[in-house]
Amino acid sequence: MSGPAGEVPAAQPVAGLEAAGVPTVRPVPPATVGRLPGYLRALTELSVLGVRTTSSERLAALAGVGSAQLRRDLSWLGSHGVRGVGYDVRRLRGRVADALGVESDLAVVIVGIGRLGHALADYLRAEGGGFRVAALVDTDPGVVGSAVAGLAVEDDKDLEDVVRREGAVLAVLATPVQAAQRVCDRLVSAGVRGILAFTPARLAVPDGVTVRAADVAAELQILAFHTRGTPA
Amino acid sequence: MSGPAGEVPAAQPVAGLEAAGVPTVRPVPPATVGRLPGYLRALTELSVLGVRTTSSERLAALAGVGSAQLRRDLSWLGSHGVRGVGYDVRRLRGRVADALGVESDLAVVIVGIGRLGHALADYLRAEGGGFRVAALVDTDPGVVGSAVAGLAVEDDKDLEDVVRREGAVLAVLATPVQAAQRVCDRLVSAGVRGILAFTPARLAVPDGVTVRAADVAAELQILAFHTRGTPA
DNA sequence: AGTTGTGAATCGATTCACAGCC
DNA sequence: GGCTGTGAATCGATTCACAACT
Repeated sequence: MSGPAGEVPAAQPVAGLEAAGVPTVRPVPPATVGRLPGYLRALTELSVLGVRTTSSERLAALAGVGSAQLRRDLSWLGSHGVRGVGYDVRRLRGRVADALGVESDLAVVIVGIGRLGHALADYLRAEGGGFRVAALVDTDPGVVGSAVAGLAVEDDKDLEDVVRREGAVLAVLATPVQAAQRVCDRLVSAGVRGILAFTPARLAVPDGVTVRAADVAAELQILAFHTRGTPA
Repeated sequence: MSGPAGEVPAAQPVAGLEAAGVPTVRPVPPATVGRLPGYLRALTELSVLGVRTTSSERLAALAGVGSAQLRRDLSWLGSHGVRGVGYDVRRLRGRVADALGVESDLAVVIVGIGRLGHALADYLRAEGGGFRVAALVDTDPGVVGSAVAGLAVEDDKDLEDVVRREGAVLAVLATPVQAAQRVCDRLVSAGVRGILAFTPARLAVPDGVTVRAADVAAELQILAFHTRGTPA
């Protein structure tokens, strides 16, 4: 048994003006969105390898899903494979990146530059994945001003300015739990629309803002569930 | 819009000897398992607050789900609420922890003590969550032997011995990508049954072993999807 | 009166299997 | 001959709404 993690909270219902003859894009189902990053990675690998064309069978194997599911998922993007041939790797990669909204590197602000924030900054600078680490923010006067991952850490009191300056819509929250909700509120008020929180607490956000919790303890608990039953 | 992350790969089908009069436990659905950690946290909060009894309504609000869903989820655990009254917080907390398999603190080994591994070690030591950080392992001679989170970092070459010594069935993998699959294989051969991987690559594991990927780039990509459409 | 546990209904996601196209 | 895109079938998960119980 195995399997990657990832789930998406809610669908984005699209105004139903289909009747008016406007060809509305059908909303991509949450479960599909959760798999798109896997497809993107697989396609990037193939692309690097110099592969020009791939079948749904091969791509699905790389991404760890069934080929029928892959084809169904791609059909939501209005994809253009060629029957009898397969998909053009480069074109499809572009299509998936576009659907996710990571064509042009999006600005991400990381708040809380402890060991975890530092590690995440390094990782995102190196791996990329379609993002630009635009700024790092912390409260600690001993950290503010120091260089981390090639950026000068900025002062928490300027958080809103930093977010606006960089036009960041995404943020990574790596502060202690106590500060999380306050920082979250300020991020949202400054225009952030998506927050990846490494905090165990549930964060309250207004509609239109998405929070994803990266909760290590919860992940381990789920793993613990699966290791039950076969005690060795 | 908001929502925590978390999904569970596959169900554990139970041998169907119901006909023989044996009261088999019905398998808990994956979606339910994914929500149990949230319930556990909410129940722990209530318990700390000194609350003895709670309704499904209140508990569901704390966990961020609907009350009907909460009741349905708990019904898989054969839970014993009292009609007209609610659930006994302490008892229910025990029941959920038990279902997850985290009643007695499980041993966890962390491999790769870079900044990320160090941060995770600190976090798991502090937050607990039903686990005992049993050992830290790294290859770097400059790190091996140093004290991190109150433990001496051990040498990677002793990985298998360490896992067996501690009887660890869970591991956290925080090594560079290149080493991930090799370390994974060794963990599995030493008896580890669940791996939380902070590596973007898909890991191949035999049946009976569960991998959950904590992929920061993928999470951000999913967030990016939700921020599309409303360019603010 | 208040709340649970659960059938029945609904909704969404996955899989099958094949017509349609290259 | 091979492979995609998708209707139809299946499977699972969520929600409704109420009977059963304290």
